[in-house]
Amino acid sequence: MTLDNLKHAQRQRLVFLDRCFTWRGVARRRDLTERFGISTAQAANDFRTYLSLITQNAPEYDGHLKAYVASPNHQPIAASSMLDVFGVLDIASGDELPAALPRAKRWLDPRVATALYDAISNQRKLRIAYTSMSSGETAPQWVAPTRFTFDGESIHFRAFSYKRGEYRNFHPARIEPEDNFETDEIEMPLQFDREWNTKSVIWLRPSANLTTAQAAVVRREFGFSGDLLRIEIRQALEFFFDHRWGLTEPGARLERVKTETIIL
Amino acid sequence: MTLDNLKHAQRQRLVFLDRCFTWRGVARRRDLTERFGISTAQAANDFRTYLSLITQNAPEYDGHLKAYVASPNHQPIAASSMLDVFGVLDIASGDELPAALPRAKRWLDPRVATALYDAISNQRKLRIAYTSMSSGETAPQWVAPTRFTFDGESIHFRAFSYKRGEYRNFHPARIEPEDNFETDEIEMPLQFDREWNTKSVIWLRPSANLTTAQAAVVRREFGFSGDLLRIEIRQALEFFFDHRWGLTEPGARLERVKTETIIL
DNA sequence: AATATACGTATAAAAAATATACGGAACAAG
DNA sequence: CTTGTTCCGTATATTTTTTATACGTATATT
Repeated sequence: MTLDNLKHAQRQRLVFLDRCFTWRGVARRRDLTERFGISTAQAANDFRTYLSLITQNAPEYDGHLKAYVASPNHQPIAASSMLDVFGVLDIASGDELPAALPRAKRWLDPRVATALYDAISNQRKLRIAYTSMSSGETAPQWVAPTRFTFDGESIHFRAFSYKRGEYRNFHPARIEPEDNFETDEIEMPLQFDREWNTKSVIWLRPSANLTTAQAAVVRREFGFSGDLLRIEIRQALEFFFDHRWGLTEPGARLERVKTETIIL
Repeated sequence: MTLDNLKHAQRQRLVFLDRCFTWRGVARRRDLTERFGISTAQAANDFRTYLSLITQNAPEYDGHLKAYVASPNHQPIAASSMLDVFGVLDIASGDELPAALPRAKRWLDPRVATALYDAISNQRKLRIAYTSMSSGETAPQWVAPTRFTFDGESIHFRAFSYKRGEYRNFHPARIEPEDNFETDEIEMPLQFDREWNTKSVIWLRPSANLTTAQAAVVRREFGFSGDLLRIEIRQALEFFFDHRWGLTEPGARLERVKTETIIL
């Protein structure tokens, strides 16, 4: 049996258990009952199921600690983002000021999102009142949106611009939400989006101005042991990459070595 | 009845429904059956439960679209991060290159996390082999860790440093994970962490070099309508703030106006 | 010794979910 | 027009999951 064979609810509980073992080193029935509001009998059942998934280095119950303790050679069975990890490690009570920095809250107007989702789903073109950041002017234009994209903080969308005759990335926040969002059929097939269908392979290394010891720390922090870190993205998103990975900042830890492109 | 009264599994399904209505403008039974692997009868039951939570502007079934359509004045009943929103809007099939930029993958060694979690939970001091970024040297030192923190990308920890005689922020990635992590009792009560227990109230505005129209777009993008955007964080995390919010970058959209501090 | 807090197991009952069936609505194809 | 397909809701019997309760063991504390 694997995680995939489990029902969604139990799978989540077992993933949480796995994360407790991986990042805390211990887990108790109480962790499940408090987190998911389940009974202790069900929590016991979940531990039994979790242990049945583990073939090597299984956690063992320690009567002194009154907890299941992970093996020193524990291998996680589920991936974790840093947000997941922090969610397991943070010990806050709910009402105090958080130990996490708030993200810059980005606003996406549901009216804009809905109009774009509808146009994408039904493959129609859309008339938007769009504010250009360079000129500061808001003007109507027709676009054929093809896909939402996400740079890690903001949602953008990829669209064919009838004004420019090419594919562009657009910011939904620059669309006037009070507009009436006229739509129409796309009469002729859109041209091929070459940038979207091209993979950029980016090679990064610790910045050249770092010492050997500092570079080793950067490698450890970004989890790579060789000389280079390899990242694959769609070429259409490359514009956002340097900013999102902090490569243009003063004191950047990583720098780009080279970029290759591959047609998908 | 509210969301809080529901079991965890159903609550998640109803939150997902709410997000479909908010961001897509439509929802179908299929959205639930495909996302959560439940039966259509259960999905029908979830729609019924969701509609029972909505007192005004309820979605209505549109036989033409064969979908439930959100009211133009729909009000969400659950909050969404941009990641949640993108998860609802993205239409990718699983095997293709994602439409989202990958995050810089940060590595946290589970051995380090476990040692820190144990020290924090049991209020003990810990000996760590720590690499200083400025000197590049790795040296052992004793710290009393008090809390994990998260800047939005990396996990850090707050600790009293016996070497410096004050509280500092530390990076777990700079700890040598092969160390044996000696621990000991904290003999005397630690001094009060003033920075941790102080709130910084930061006021931001669109950068002064933007035009009025550009500033309006920035306001819309960050979701504030007045002159200033107010952010509250722990003073201990203020060091990370400018970087995380991109205030030091060339072309930054926001700038800091003033900062106030409040003892908690 | 008694108590508190952790564990597992067992059982009856309740809740949630599934499998199956039926009828209705809307649309497309023949 | 009829038929088929895809969506909906509802109903019912059944299955699965979960809870409530009870009991016993282990460990630490009072």
